[in-house]
Amino acid sequence: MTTTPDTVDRHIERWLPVVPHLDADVEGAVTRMIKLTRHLRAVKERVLVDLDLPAHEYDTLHALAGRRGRAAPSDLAADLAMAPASITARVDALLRRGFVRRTPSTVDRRRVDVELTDAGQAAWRGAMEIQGAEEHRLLGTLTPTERRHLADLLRRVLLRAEQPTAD
Amino acid sequence: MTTTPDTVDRHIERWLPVVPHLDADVEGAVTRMIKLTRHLRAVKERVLVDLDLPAHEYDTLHALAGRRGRAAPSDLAADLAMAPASITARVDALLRRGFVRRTPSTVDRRRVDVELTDAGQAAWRGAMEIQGAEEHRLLGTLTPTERRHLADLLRRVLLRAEQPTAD
DNA sequence: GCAACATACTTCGACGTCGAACCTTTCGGC
DNA sequence: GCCGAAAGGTTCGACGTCGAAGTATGTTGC
Repeated sequence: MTTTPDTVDRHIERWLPVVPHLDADVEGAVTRMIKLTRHLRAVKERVLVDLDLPAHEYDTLHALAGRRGRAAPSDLAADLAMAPASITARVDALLRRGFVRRTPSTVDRRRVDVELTDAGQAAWRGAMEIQGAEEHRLLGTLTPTERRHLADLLRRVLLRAEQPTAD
Repeated sequence: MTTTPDTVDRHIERWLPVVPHLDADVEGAVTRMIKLTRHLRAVKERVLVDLDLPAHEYDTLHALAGRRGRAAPSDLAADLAMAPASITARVDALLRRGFVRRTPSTVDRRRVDVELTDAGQAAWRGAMEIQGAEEHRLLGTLTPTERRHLADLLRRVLLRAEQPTAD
């Protein structure tokens, strides 16, 4: 069974003469993950264009929806893995579009509550429907068992990344 | 064999009530790839700090080295998957550090040749040595057979992404 | 030959992100 | 209660990226 080579196979082939001690499987797995995430992001961006919803706005709505429509900026920063300072502008933009409400918390007056409006909820859900299609198209080449296997292998790798890192 | 759950398992668990029709393996595989690439990038950045070499400068040197130390800006843009306009500033920075030479091509005067200097070569190679360590640490949890298996599964998925996309 | 188009790169303006500094509110020790 | 430290957000300035426009050179059709 000769598997057809992909661009990463060519990539590795091109690099071998320059870096002889190169593990094709390690380099291959990592490079493919990078390319796949980039591809998925690009497709998402292209799809969302039609809905006039920049990817980063969608992501923010998504994070908010994941908190049942109500969260503090710092929660969003954590969920989106970005600096808290960046959240302000994102919420500002969503505010201008009426997708979100910003209300100072009454119990802790340092806090701010960001809340999904009905319009925001609708915009998110509409984009959601379309959004996952490409992921399923790509992973659809694998059988359900293989998908499970892939997810399991990745879990073990990610676990090592998330380990308290006895370093 | 109860596998220990990772943060993505919790992520999916948290999302299931909001989006009931959610494939745990598809979502799990994709989310783990995203998290892993982000992790690797973050680690790389932290490592390169000691060498006083921003990640994007390292990437540029790396791409250049992959072309045997000599390439046109448009080649670099293609290899790095970024806009050609962005290359100018990157080369400018490398120029200031003496890692690179920029010489107008004599055969086609629109063209410009970017060439790795000895200092650039050395800086790249030094960073190279350290750079791949984290990738091997993470993938090292898997057996060689499993690594091969992972790389193969990802190849098949990537092939679908790279397909001329009969769309 | 020359006009029209294509190519290679750069400049420009806008945008998203970040770390550091800042302000306000809350918490802890005493 | 009070004072210093910590926590939640925002503002600010710097930076990297991008698309569009600009400049210069090459190429093609006639």
